[in-house]
Amino acid sequence: MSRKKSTIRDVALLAGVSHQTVSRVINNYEGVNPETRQKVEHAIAELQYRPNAIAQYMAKGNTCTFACIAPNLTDYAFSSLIDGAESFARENEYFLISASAPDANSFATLIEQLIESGRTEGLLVINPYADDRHLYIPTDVPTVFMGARPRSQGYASVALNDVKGGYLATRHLLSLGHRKIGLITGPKGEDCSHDRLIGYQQALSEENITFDPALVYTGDWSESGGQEAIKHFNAIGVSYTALFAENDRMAIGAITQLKHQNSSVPDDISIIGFDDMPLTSFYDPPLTTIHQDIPYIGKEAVRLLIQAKDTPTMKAQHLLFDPELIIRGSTKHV
Amino acid sequence: MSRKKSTIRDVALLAGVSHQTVSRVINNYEGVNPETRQKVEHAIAELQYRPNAIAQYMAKGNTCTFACIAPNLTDYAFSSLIDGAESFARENEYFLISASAPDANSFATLIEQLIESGRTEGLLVINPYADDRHLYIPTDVPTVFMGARPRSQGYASVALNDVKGGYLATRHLLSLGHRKIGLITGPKGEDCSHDRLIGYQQALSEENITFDPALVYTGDWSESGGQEAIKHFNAIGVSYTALFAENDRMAIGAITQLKHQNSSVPDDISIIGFDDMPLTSFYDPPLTTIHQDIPYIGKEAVRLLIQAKDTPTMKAQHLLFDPELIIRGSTKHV
DNA sequence: TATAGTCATGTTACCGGTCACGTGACCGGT
DNA sequence: ACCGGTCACGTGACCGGTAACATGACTATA
Repeated sequence: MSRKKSTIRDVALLAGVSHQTVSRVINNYEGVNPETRQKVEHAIAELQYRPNAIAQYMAKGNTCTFACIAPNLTDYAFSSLIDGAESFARENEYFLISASAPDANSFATLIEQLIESGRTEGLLVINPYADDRHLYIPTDVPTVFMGARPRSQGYASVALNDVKGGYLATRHLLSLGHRKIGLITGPKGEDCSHDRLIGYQQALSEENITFDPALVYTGDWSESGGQEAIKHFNAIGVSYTALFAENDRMAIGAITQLKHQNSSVPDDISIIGFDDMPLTSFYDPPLTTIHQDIPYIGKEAVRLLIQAKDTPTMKAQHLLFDPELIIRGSTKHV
Repeated sequence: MSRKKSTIRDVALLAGVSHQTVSRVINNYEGVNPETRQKVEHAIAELQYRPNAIAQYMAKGNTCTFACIAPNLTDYAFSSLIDGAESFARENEYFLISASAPDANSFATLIEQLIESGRTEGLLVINPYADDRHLYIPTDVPTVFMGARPRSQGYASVALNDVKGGYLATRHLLSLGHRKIGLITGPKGEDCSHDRLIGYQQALSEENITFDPALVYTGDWSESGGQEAIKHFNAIGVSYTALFAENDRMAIGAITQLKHQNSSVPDDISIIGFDDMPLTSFYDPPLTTIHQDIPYIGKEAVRLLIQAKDTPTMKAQHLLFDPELIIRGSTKHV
């Protein structure tokens, strides 16, 4: 049953040439007599020979494998990033091992197993600053950060232009005549969380509206975070006509909570989210949000990674991608 | 900068022993003099030596890598499956390369690159019967099918008990007094699509309700499929008080369409979905649905795969997992 | 005291490829 | 007839580990 895998030397024997000639044939080197090539190809077909990738890596010193480490694999944004990265990596003859590391400890273990062991050639790190995991990355490994603002460190990075996203969202609400705009942010310390806030502030100041910290609630990206935000605003008694939630899940949570207390979205309160998650366009009301082409960002990350690997001397690049406003039904003129 | 990776022989030289002794130390073999072990460990620390995984594979003939092929990586069910599989694989010293193959052709290419090249030890295939991709799987490779009903072929499989899921969903609607229950299925030919229909029929026949084909619409898992279903039912003029959509996305689509035509869910029509996707619990109304522990299914798949690899003589196992009814707000007594 | 058995370690081949170099046949130029 | 160059191919080492076997010292037994 299990046809024992034949090797390059089996083929050589059958074709009556040396193993080196077989190697030349499978690598399409020049300088092989067409007749000889034929013989070898026949032998390959007969034995159903396939070059062993592991042995090739061994000899060439290139594993043709990258690793992508994310906090988890299920989050929509993460899996989209990975999907884009994986396809593009494969187009370029690389495989992608994706692994999840919820905390810095497991991240360190992964680095050990994936990098120090020579198993992979480079690293894609999603949310490197979520904790201090970035400190565990060896300096001599080609690495690209995903979803992180460029820092002083020499790693290349790709990210959405979150400042612009926050600006776009807030600008949209302002253009609808809203002046008191609440903000529900992600956790403190995360880049995108902070940058979207900056964009929010920029848009406000353009309209000469002073930034009111009481209108800002720090959420945790979850639906219940959005619900808590509304309760918090109620409790401290601030008023607002519109709300910018830094992601869709919190936006949905907020809308849910507002409905509970018989406020109507968008008639009483306008809400805009961020991410353009699946299903949100079918929400009631359909969620106005900021869209990002996540798979494309994943693809570009791999492009940078290949670059970093092939020309290590090159200066680390930082790519920012422009988000897009998607107007649906959850925002309305005041 | 780039400390050139030291090898087992560098360590041997520094410790003043043979490379074989170093090998014994790093593999924790018995019969090494404690003093010698110390010396070697010192040398390892000094040189920051890490065994090269590729070379180990080469020598041992085990790549410690599995591959998981899914139609795509972003679908919530797929990424959850992969997440569960990846964690458990890693607990067992395996890495998981996950790749997407939208069609049978790209699947064949992947098999070539992942399996025939000796890069991976086994295969996890999500939705193997979505097209004829399963035909491209070499017979001598340890393989586990995910989300597929056991067929005659010798591959192990894990899947949700979809018959039971369909039964549970329909039974719930029946218990609320509904008698005319529409069904929105997935594409014909997919196992889970078919099995949920069977469960639906079983529940109906238990109540002596004759199955009415006019109440069945074949969707495509998408939200718009759910919308189309409602339009179709309108067009042919069938009446129903409840609807079972074979996944949440179609359920959401159906609810959206019903709202458009001023029908209320659940007051006029009850709707139940399937999958328990994120956000559906925050829908208006919160979606009643069938829950499955997808990461656990992924985990069990890897367990079977390791088994299949280690004891190839063993008969292929088929695991079915029980779904769970989650009652929320989209279903109501008639 | 010769002999067998254990322990700790070294030697060599091997996994399946690639690379650098060597070699012989054949060619044309002088 | 001699020399140098090219072409097509073979030889042997090597990548960094592991496995099988060999070796030498030391201990227990007859």
